[in-house]
Amino acid sequence: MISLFIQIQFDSDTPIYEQLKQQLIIGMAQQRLLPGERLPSVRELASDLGINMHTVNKAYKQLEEEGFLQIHRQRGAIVSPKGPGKADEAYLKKIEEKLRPLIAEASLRQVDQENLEGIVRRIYRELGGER
Amino acid sequence: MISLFIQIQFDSDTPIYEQLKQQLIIGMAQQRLLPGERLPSVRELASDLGINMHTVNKAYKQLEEEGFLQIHRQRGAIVSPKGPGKADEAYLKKIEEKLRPLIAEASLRQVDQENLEGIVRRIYRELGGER
Amino acid sequence: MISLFIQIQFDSDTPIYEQLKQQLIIGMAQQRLLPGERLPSVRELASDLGINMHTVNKAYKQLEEEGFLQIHRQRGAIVSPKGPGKADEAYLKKIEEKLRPLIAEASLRQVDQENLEGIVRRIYRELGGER
Amino acid sequence: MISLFIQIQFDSDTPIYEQLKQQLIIGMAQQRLLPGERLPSVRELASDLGINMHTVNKAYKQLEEEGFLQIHRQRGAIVSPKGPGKADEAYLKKIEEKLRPLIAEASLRQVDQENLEGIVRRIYRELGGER
DNA sequence: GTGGTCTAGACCACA
DNA sequence: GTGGTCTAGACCACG
Repeated sequence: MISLFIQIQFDSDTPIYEQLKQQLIIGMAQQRLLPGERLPSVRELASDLGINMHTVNKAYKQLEEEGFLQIHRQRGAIVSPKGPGKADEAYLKKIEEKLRPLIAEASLRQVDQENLEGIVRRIYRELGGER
Repeated sequence: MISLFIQIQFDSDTPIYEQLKQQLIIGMAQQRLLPGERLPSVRELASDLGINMHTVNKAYKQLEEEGFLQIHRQRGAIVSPKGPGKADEAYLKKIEEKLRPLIAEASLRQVDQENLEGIVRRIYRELGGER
Repeated sequence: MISLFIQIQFDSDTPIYEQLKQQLIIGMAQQRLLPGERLPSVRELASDLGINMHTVNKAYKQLEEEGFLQIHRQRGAIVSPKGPGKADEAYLKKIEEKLRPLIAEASLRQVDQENLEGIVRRIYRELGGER
Repeated sequence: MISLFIQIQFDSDTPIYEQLKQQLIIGMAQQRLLPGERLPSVRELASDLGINMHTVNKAYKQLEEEGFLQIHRQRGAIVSPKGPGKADEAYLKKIEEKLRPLIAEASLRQVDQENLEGIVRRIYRELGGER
């Protein structure tokens, strides 16, 4: 049951479809969702999570666009066997642009490089450790 | 001239007020903006950047709420002399929640922990090196 | 009035959003729609064409994704000043895959290469000639 | 073995029955399938390609309607000895309607008339050259 | 006033 | 039974 580990925060300012995308990606990184594995149908997952079909559909479509999923008209969605593309220059640039303001604020709040790397290490460990 | 180092991307999907907040915070981290320093008036900055006054106002207001600025009726906005609060548990939690999906995607794209820490280190260096 | 030259066939088996995409692209090729030009808002065009806002939105979003448009939250959609990317190998491959079955049928129906090239020339001329 | 040259892409967004139709037509254009030649039974082709019988049946039925095949209760399907009808005005109109959006996009992507005619020529040559 | 998001419900093509 | 498409109507963020 995939919906067991997905938690939507309805009061968040992160859109529901975005939360869903993030948690599916986290599930893949944790290998709770394996390449080739079938995901619930849009209607099924929507019903399990108490959200609308179209919201799930939007998340699935975007994940397909980004190479994480394959969507087949009849068989539904499966985790892409090949995974998303390997990081390229553009992706690394994008990730840096996301990190910069986050780190700027952290450093003003006296979180130094060692602290932050500790957090990063913990997340990497946690992602690898759920299998 | 503060507006010299602020660059708004009008075609970004990050709201302008959010870009402005981020760049002001980056400016503080780089110590281009020093504690106690006076910021341009809402009207002036808006005009320099070619954006709406309301947008600058919103950014200033939120930065004040978060402890980065102080706004006085007469003197305008100044960089908070004490800086924002030191990171507490809630803040560290929040930062971790932001990092998790980002790192999950990165790891699926074969960016390993060393790569990512390299990027983090580079950003810390860059923030410290502009003074 | 952009909607003057757009004609939706409601009984077609080509989806409405796809017809809309195609006609907007044709409009750009004919230079009826110029780089930087503002398109009608999704609600306005939807109302003009007698279709739903979301259908127009889907067409706009996909055209943005493909580099034909830029969408700004407040200013609406404009024709991308730089245009879509120049044809690359992948695009030429795709176009060939679309042409092959079409040409196979045509040749069985005794449309020879000269006939077909005549049609192609006519379309090129027509696209260039509406300015 | 007809199924030797038919390749179904299960992850395509072109329906399987449509892919099948197209490849059979291409086979006829290449004269791999000759007028009067008997096609595999629905059951046999479905099994060879690993697809549903209904899907093959749909493709055969539509090809019959369009004049490419004849279906006899006993003998099964044969390639129409007379071929499909010669192109008439309506058909030429239809082909033009299919080409226009394709060419419009190509021209925006800086594929000029010569480039495109080169592709058309190549496909004609390839269709004629497989006999 | 603009697009972004979400919900609801419907019909259809596909296999 | 699956996703694809379309409609309708609503609230919100943004500037």
